[in-house]
Amino acid sequence: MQTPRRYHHGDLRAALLAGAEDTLREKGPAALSLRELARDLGVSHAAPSRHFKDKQALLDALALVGFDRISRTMTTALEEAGESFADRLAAGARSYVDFAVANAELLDLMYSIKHTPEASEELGAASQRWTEQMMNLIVEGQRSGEVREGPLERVGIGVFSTLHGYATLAASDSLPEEMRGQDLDELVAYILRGCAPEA
Amino acid sequence: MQTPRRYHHGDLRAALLAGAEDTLREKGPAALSLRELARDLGVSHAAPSRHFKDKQALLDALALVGFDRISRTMTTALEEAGESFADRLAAGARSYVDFAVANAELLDLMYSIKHTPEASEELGAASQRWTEQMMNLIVEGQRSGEVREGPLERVGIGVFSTLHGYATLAASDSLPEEMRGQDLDELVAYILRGCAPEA
DNA sequence: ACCTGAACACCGTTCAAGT
DNA sequence: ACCTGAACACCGTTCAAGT
Repeated sequence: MQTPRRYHHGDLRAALLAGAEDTLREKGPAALSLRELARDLGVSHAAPSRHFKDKQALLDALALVGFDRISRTMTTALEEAGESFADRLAAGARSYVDFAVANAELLDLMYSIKHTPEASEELGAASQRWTEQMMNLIVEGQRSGEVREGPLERVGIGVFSTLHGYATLAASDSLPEEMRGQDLDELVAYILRGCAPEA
Repeated sequence: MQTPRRYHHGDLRAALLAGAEDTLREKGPAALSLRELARDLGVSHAAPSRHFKDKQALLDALALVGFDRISRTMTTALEEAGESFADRLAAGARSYVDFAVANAELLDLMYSIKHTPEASEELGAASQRWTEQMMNLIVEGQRSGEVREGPLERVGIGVFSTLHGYATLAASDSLPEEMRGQDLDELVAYILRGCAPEA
């Protein structure tokens, strides 16, 4: 199913990440085996340890890939969006939900509890960058007067929670039947009401 | 650390569930081993298979425990809450977030993608019961005129997403620093605005 | 630097057999 | 019914040794 052997000219690390993501997507996290990965890539089972000290280290690196990917996706989505907060929010919501559905297992990994205890500096930083990107949207809205004033805890957390919750539920197929595969307009409208200036 | 042996007089099933939840909480899902569980309980490593055909079956049963627990918690929280929608929403939010933080690994399990493919009839039913319990809150609010009219997709999904998102983020320690350990008043206020009747 | 081969201490699952 | 013991085909991790 893959080029017989020797196909990685020194890019075993990248090949491992790509292979791990594939099996994660296709067979779930429980099926991910370092030895099988090595076999498929035509290297010895001990080779991966040169690039990832641990199975967990591979998973952490994969989560990092996820954060980078959603950040990038979001950035280009926002570049193509209009100027109003409503437009930008809608674009952001769309891209997050799309990412979540297309990368359900990765999203699960990104927010599984494991890597909280300072698993990797890089991972924490990437997660924070992504969160701040969402918060920026709110700050923009506040500057243009479309979002109520106040510290970010006041409304930013609400918006982020709503988007993350919806994305998560959609990804894990946990939305009630009546609400599946619906477009996001109603959700965005609900969020906008939550954000609306005071009077 | 536990009664040496023979302590399960026919309640191996319950003992396995309890043990599994403990190690899940204390050492994470990756550390859960059927053989170790059996060892700790003083039975042979093949004994668990009489009660759970599979490791996955044990995990499914554990997720079911989680849905039952949050449902029950929520029910008593709502019984003790006031009559207004604002009060009931606040009570519901509080109990969900508390559950999430106290049972982070269980929550992860409940909403991991695995059991979507009709893993177990019971599990699907429990998950649905819990979702409907949340939706009932909204319907109540609509009846009392505190929540805008319309089908549940309109606002119920928003409320559920917000609560689930916040609970999830809190459980996985992914809330931005400024927003951690804060009380829920601001979040509830944001949700209430999203729910408010039209004029 | 990057990888191999062998070794170690584990796994989950199955299945005959015991009580 | 409920459990045991042995067996099978896997794991992750480590470490000397090779190129």
